[in-house]
Amino acid sequence: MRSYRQYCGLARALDSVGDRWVLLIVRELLVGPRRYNELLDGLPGIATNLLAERLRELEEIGVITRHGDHTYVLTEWGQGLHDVVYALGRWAAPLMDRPAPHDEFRSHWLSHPIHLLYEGVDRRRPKLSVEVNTGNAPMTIASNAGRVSVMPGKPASPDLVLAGPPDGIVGLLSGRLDRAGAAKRGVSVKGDLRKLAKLRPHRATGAALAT
Amino acid sequence: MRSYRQYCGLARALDSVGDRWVLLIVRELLVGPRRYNELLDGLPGIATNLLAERLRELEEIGVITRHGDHTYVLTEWGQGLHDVVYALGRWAAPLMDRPAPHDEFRSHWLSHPIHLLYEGVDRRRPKLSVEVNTGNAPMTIASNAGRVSVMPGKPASPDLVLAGPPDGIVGLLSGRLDRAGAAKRGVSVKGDLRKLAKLRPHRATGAALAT
DNA sequence: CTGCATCCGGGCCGATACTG
DNA sequence: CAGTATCGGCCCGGATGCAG
Repeated sequence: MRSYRQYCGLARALDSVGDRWVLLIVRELLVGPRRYNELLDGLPGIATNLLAERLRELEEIGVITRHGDHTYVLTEWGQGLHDVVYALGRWAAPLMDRPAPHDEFRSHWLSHPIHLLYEGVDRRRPKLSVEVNTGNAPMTIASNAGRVSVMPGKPASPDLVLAGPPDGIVGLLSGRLDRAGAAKRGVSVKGDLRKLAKLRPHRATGAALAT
Repeated sequence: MRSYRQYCGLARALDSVGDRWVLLIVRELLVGPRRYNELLDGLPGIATNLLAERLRELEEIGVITRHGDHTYVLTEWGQGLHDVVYALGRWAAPLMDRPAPHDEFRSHWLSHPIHLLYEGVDRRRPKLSVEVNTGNAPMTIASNAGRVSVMPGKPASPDLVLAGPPDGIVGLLSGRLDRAGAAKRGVSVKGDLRKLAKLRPHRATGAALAT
């Protein structure tokens, strides 16, 4: 990208990561190291040459490194983009009510809104294991020792099984939808939802998503 | 900008404000309402047609509104981009050591790194009035009742007068440069620097900029 | 003078075909 | 699997025109 040529932090940042697709690549790598084809799958719509070019640029400026096994990883500085990506995601929450007609979705993207909803440690959170079936693959939400984590795959013995489109799932997780509202969006629930509500922070910190 | 067509908060955000120049326009409006030509001046390098087009798009999606007196203002939602702009600026701090040869600079941009350095209220901060001469116009940094503010223009009776290139000025303000280091970068100082150091938070919160 | 609109050249982006 | 090569089209940048 052509430089803005301004001595300003924002301009410098955008010179580095303002190119199309760049922050979405970072989004993928925030979850963990990824191989080229995994990135392609997590970035529906990107052209293969663009992905290759962006990865080269990001390596040159020190945002990512390439491991021997053909995986790409964020450097420590690159991980600093976490706050940027989450600030943008939080800001766009009001736009997320419904998926647009041709929107793509990948299950592992769930990890980001979930981390927004359940960030931090809260000892009052019950232990819980939730199977989520939305998008292209099953995911597990696990609450342990006051901390909530998200992983690919099904849990061994889920307390709760959710299935349906991502807006309904997230609406249910955020508390913006109740069981009936989520059902209207095509979400099916097996199990007790009451424990789910207790995962959220008590002092309504997740308000940004709920708006 | 062509939509990413992904049901993801980050993608939605970039669909809205990922276009070239958009976040820089927001940077300008974060300081306050601005007229068209003021924006042109604060955005060196932008083409006039692009500014007009971006302003129209930003109004359509509800990030800005147009006041009767031909000024553009951020909506409440638009002001939410503060966190995005500052997250990007903070992340890019390591790139800000020196201006590049042809970098432009505007004095009022100082307000952003200064708000990063001196955010919040700290009653132990001394009352202080600083005149800063860098860029295209003089600026005033004022510390009152534990809060630091930045305004255009010269103070009536400054305790301290700084002049020189912006990297030296910011280096001095952040504490990353001492008087000698700043002098090497062409900064002249009139007055006592010790009070300046007391403006910074005691628990080294400005570490991001200092790195 | 301010606040844009129009026009045009160049570069970046998107889609697909192809290769080690 | 992990990219490279190519080409059409669109967006951006810069200059200029023009209405209130």
